[in-house]
Amino acid sequence: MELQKPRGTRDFLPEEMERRRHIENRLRQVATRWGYGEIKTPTFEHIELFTLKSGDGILGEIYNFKDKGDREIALRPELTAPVVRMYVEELQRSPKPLKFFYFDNCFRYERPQKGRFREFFQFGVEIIGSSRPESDAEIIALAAEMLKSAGVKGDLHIGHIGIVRTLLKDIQPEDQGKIMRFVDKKDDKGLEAFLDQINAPDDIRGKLFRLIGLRGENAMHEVQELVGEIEAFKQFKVLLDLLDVYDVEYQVDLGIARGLDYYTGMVFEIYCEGLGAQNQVCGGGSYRLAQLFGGEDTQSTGYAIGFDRIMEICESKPEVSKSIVVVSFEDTRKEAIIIARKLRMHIATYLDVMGRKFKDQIAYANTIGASHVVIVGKNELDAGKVALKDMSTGKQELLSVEEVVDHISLTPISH
RNA sequence: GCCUGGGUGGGGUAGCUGGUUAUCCUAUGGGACUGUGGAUCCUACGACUCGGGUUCGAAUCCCGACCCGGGCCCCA
Repeated sequence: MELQKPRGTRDFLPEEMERRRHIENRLRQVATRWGYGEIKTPTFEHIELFTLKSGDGILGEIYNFKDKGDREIALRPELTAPVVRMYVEELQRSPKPLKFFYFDNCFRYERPQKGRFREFFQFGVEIIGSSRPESDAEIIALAAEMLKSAGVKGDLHIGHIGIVRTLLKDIQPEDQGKIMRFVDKKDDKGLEAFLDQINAPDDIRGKLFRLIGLRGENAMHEVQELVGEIEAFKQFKVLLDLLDVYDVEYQVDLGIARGLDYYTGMVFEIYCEGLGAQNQVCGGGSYRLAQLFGGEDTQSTGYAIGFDRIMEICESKPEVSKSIVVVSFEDTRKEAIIIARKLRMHIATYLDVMGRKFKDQIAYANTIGASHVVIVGKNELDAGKVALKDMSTGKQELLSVEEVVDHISLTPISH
């Protein structure tokens, strides 16, 4: 094999593309019905956009290069930063909230694995201009709705960074960030060692460990005991109430931290079975990034769905669609083209381009699984008609082109 | 970056205790059948991932690279 695709990339054949489009359209439809508008940002951006957001640590996982004008360019590794950049650059004075969705490819230089590629696809949603519990709830409910529409069942875990941060308010901000990273990794030992190192008060330390271990039903009571009626707690409670109204199933999980500093409030992740180590299909939360990119401080909430991962586990298949093969003879090829043109206004229509004989054209119709064959022969044309043959029953009748269209659109597919 | 399993025509495989021309199935093109499909037969096409080593001789044994799968790290 002389040439092959770069590592971690994929070719999608028609059958696979049909499945992908089918799911993509469902997600699109949900987003549209919830009032979100589709946007598209460039495939590449200035590299600072991503280092500003995520730190220099991500450089090792980014596809970057210098262009001919000596600019440092990066293929986007995710889409939240570009969306916020777009907002700061041209939409700061637009009516709030802004509600966007996107579906695009992203690039990361990582070791490929199940559910992990170097070029992968994200379907994401952002609300810009609000991070009230109402928008947080809408975002989570929308995420749940999207996965449902794709036929994917997942476990939704919701946490709140604001609550954990309030507990740590007497600790240096940089140290807080480090603590959150240990929490995100669920690295209790590392966290303990770090708390020793910065001489964290015993009382904070004990509360922190209890807090990040909280899960499920009684978690909220214990949170209240640990931190009291603080603002973040009240907001979180409103959010959870609203989610009940949305009829969304969730689990409180204060151990979710999502590592990065710009997450400020609610954070959530959705996990699925059957994906091996890459079991997270969706992640998001409320954040503040606009200021970092030179805009006014703005609250936002959003998430991204790992499209390739849901494709891996979703069962849903597009319906088999009807198709026609127009079969002709040496002396009726031109008439066949004219008839095919008419049929193509209504249904997928194939025409022989291999110079095949009559019989082989029908055999071809059979191998591609066409539901019908339209026979254009001299006998039929003399009567001003064509013959429509149903490939599954083998039955054949003489019809005009218009009748063929009617006939096919009215008949369900037989198997 | 680390650990681990694996790479034989387009797909699926046999061979892999080294030894003629690498097996079989399937798919694809052409033909036998000149206006009716799935069958049959003929025919064509087509592979040992790459590089090095051991050997008289390597698909087979050894080493490295590349790629794929699984796990770790990471996961914005």
